[in-house]
Amino acid sequence: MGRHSCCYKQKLRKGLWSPEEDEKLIKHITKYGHGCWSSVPKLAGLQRCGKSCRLRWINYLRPDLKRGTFSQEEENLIIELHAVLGNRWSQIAAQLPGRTDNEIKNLWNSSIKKKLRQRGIDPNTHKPISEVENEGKTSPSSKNNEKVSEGISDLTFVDSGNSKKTNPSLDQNPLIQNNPSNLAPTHEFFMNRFIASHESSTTDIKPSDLCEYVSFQQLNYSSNNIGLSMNPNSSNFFFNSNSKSSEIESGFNSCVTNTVLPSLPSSFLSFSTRMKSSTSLPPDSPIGHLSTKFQNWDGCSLGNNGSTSNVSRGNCSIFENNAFPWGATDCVKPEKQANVPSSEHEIPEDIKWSEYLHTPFILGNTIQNQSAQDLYGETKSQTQFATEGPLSTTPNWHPNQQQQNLQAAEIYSKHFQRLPTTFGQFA
DNA sequence: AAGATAAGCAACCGCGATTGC
DNA sequence: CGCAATCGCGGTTGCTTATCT
Repeated sequence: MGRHSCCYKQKLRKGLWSPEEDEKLIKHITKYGHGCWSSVPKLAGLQRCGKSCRLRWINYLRPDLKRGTFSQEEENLIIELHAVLGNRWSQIAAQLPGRTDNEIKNLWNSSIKKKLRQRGIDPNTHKPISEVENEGKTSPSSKNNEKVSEGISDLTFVDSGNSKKTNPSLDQNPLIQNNPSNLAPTHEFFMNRFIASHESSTTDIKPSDLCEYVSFQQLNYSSNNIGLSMNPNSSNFFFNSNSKSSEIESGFNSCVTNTVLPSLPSSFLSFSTRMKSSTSLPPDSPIGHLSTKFQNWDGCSLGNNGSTSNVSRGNCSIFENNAFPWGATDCVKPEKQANVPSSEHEIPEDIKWSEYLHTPFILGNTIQNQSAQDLYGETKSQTQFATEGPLSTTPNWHPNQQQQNLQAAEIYSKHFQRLPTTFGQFA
């Protein structure tokens, strides 16, 4: 099966790119754009397949690439995003400006994995290795410990390192489908509900319900991590639910009484917070006053005039990249969404709800009340997300907006400076 | 100094999803 | 609606460089 390689078929060049080839490709794309990739090599005069050109451009030649070694902050971010997203490298890369999925994937496989293991954390499950091993011993479906440690265990599926080919989709996660008994009823309840919400567009579960759930957990997660003086016993911080479903409420109540909540990686929590903070809630609402302080979080690009009014789904990379397909606006009451075009309320289908839910639920059995930072044992660096910094400080999804803008400017400047050398006689 | 091994990285491959005819 | 072309993603390979013995 599978298509024959276009390179074989057309006797095209393979392997490393020469500077001349790079030059041709850069020259062509800067002049005409890539358009249809399959036509690029022909038009650019390259003996390569379109796929190869695309890859070369995306991973190496694009002017907005940062390159260079990853900072500790970036590594931390990758770890946290991986805990939420698994091996969705492109989605992780979308949160790291100037980094490619390939680069991140390489870093993960060559460096981060190792570091996590050294710290006693299984990089696949983000659980302590000892627990993973125990599960391997006790779980009848785990064939051997090695398999568990590689995260391929039927029960510990989060990321196998080759999920696309060998693992069921997250929606078919056997932990969810086949082992509901392993989950607390509340977990099961929410998982089933959210899976249903994915499978049926007519469900009464909406993105805002997830926001509520996330927020709720946030309160129980680690109050000293949040830095908002949030009272874990107060329900004021998270969205006033206006719950569409009484089941949801009872579910939450169940969570409260059980106080056995799955932990969420802080990145997930920060998503939630940032979603909330980037909405247009009034300043007097529990969330609204935050929004005035979080308008410039770094996932959002400012307008040319530096105005914060553009901070909306349309300008947030995280939303552009569908990390949260429902966007910020879905997390607020309908009347608060008036200033957002209706089209922006639509939920793209490309991201599945359950994909965002599997991690908390899986982690829930093991990392309760322990923050990702605690677990990973890294110092609380500047990448601590909005949830963790004092309100008065600049939100720091990435270190800060100014720095990022500066960085982007430097990158572009650097690449523009490089162009003459790269292009040689090109003018 | 030389060979072995590890690490880092660029690129390829195959597959699923999407698009256009 | 079916098919083929194309795109984009994630896993893997293989080359180069660095480090170790």
